[in-house]
Amino acid sequence: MPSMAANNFSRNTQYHQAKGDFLARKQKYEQQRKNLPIAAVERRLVEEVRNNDTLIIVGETGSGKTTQLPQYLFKGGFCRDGGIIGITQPRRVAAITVAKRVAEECGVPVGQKVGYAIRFEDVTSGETKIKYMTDGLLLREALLDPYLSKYSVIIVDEAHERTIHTDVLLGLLKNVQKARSKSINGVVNTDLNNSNNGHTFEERIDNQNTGILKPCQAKKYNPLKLIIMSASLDARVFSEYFGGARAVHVQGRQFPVDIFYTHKPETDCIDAALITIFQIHLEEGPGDVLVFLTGQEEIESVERLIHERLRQLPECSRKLLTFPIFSSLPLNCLRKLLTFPIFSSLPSEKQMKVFMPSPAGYRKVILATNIAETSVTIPGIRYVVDPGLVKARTYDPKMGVDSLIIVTTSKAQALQRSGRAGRDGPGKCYRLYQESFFEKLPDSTLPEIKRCDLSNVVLQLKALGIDDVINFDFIEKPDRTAVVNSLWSLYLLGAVTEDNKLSDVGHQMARLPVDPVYSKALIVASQFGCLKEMLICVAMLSVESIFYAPREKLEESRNALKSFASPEGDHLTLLNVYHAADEFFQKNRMVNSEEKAEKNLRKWCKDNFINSRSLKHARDIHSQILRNVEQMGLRVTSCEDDMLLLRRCLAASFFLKAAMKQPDGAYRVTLSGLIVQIHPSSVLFRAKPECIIFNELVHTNHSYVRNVSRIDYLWLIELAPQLYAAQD
DNA sequence: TCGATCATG
Repeated sequence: MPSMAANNFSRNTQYHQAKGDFLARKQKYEQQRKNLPIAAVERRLVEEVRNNDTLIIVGETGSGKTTQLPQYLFKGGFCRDGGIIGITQPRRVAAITVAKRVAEECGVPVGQKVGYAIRFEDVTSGETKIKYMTDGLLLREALLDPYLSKYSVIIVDEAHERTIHTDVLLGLLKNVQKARSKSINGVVNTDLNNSNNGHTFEERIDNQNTGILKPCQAKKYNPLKLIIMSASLDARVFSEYFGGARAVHVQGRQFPVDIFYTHKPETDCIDAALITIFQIHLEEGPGDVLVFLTGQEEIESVERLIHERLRQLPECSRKLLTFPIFSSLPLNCLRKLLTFPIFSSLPSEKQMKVFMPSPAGYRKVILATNIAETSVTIPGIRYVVDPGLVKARTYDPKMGVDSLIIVTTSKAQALQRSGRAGRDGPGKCYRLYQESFFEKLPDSTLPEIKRCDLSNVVLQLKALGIDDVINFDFIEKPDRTAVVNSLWSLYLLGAVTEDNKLSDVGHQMARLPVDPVYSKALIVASQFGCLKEMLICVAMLSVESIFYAPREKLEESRNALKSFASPEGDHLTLLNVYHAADEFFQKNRMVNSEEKAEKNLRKWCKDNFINSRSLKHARDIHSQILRNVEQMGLRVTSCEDDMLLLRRCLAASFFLKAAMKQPDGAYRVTLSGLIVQIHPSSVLFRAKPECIIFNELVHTNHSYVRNVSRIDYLWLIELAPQLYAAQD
């Protein structure tokens, strides 16, 4: 604390300076806001929203639509009846950063007039009128408030990305809007119930009536204004889906980007990328380079090759430059190149390095996955190298297999990538394929809803009162088999009844923010008396890989794992890790501050080859679902040391994914007949027990099962008789 | 003997 004597004067000056800063900042914001392309059409936009219940806004990058439109609508009186303006984003960081920016522009602290809400974090209050949130969170809100009654306007931003949440949300909002306008006009909806005697399961799901929300008579709602914002040039899909809704176009502000193609097809993408990187480095003007690669392994090998080739350059440029070393190099060194990898599983302090400005005379080369396409915006990029490939996830609903395969990008993706070169000035994009090849690319990427397991979506929709999921008015219909299979597994889990309605258990499951198999496991565990342990298992199974094994320290990481490993399998191993981490944290917490204890926990993770980001996430999920099950009135009891009981409970929960050992040591999945191997990262990789349950089936070089535990086949007959019968 | 793109509640 400064002494009182010196204080009077300095406090005054600080006060004046702070006030001056505030005014200057406010003026600066006003100037910036006025200069945005969208500012020129403010009045027209507000009029359009007033005159149309649904509006499509196509806004190019840099138009300012995300930050400005909600402010225009607030000013235009759309919150006057007490309603609020909700804006959804596909990603959490976007929701947070945009909310902070808008709050600053309004000169208010976040959480008052302007706020945001994401999982684990609600920074809103009774005063909040402009609320940014993730699309997944709004879907969750709909479960508690099916008419989304507190919103007068909902803006779905980045709709062109077509995340699974956005697609479900669009269908839902269409229903909500219809129901709310009917509640005003007083039209009564006759909701017919069908009988389904003598029909097969498949026929029954076909014969259901379309379930839309019943207009509520007791309470009148204001009509819901719906705004769909997209960056794709083609607004037709959205407009048609919303019954020919009006679409308006808002100009963006981007610098021009020159596109270059190769003359002939490239056979070796890595080599072509390397040649291009050096060509840019040696022949082009200043500016950083962004290279799109498919995965961690490719990034690491390109990084290695760049440094190798740097060493082969003539004397004056022959320096291997990684960040902290550059200061020792002579400043007149002509060829200065720094490489920075970025991908999602990279520890965040290493990710942050890409944002440091390149030191004078140096050129940054950023080697990125598609994380740099939308999630992360790096300033200073003038050159983009795009080999035109991406690692994409696909899902086989028949077999329940996830695969990650390298495929070509879509035209929209290529455009998005090249746009990354034109944010700070005119740029250049080098596509490592021929122009004729570009013409043949698909216009846009396959929406996520066509590429993943739908049991969660189906469960959510049913919980929202939409029973006929097959005929639900999706903007793009998911594959029929994917829906049917999800319904089938929900039926086997007891979430859906024989007549295809949500059961009581199903309603309970829908309240829990985890995958249906996991929410069922929590309910089963409460009956077995091991919910305390299952909460931990589910939290640990819900996050990315907990173990971190860098190639150069394989032996060490293997030894670290040994201290947690259980001979019964990965589930008990994960439980051991969680307990060990929690014990370490609680002991630390007694003598240290929360912050210090968190920091020590991160150190503990590093020493034990555990991914601290994943563990943190698991601990967050754990506390959230613990709260949830307590609210639901489930008894949280522990089975203490009775691991047999816990394993029986695992069998009773995960019976849909079981496999039997074959004479050759491979495994045969009981339901699909698929032949798989236990993943080498599993503690059971060598032990090879007769019968296992597992949580994940992924196909890379082989079909592998991950998160595996040893069980007794007889348990399946006993605990899942609907699927398993005694063999003679 | 494996390497996982990106997200979300």
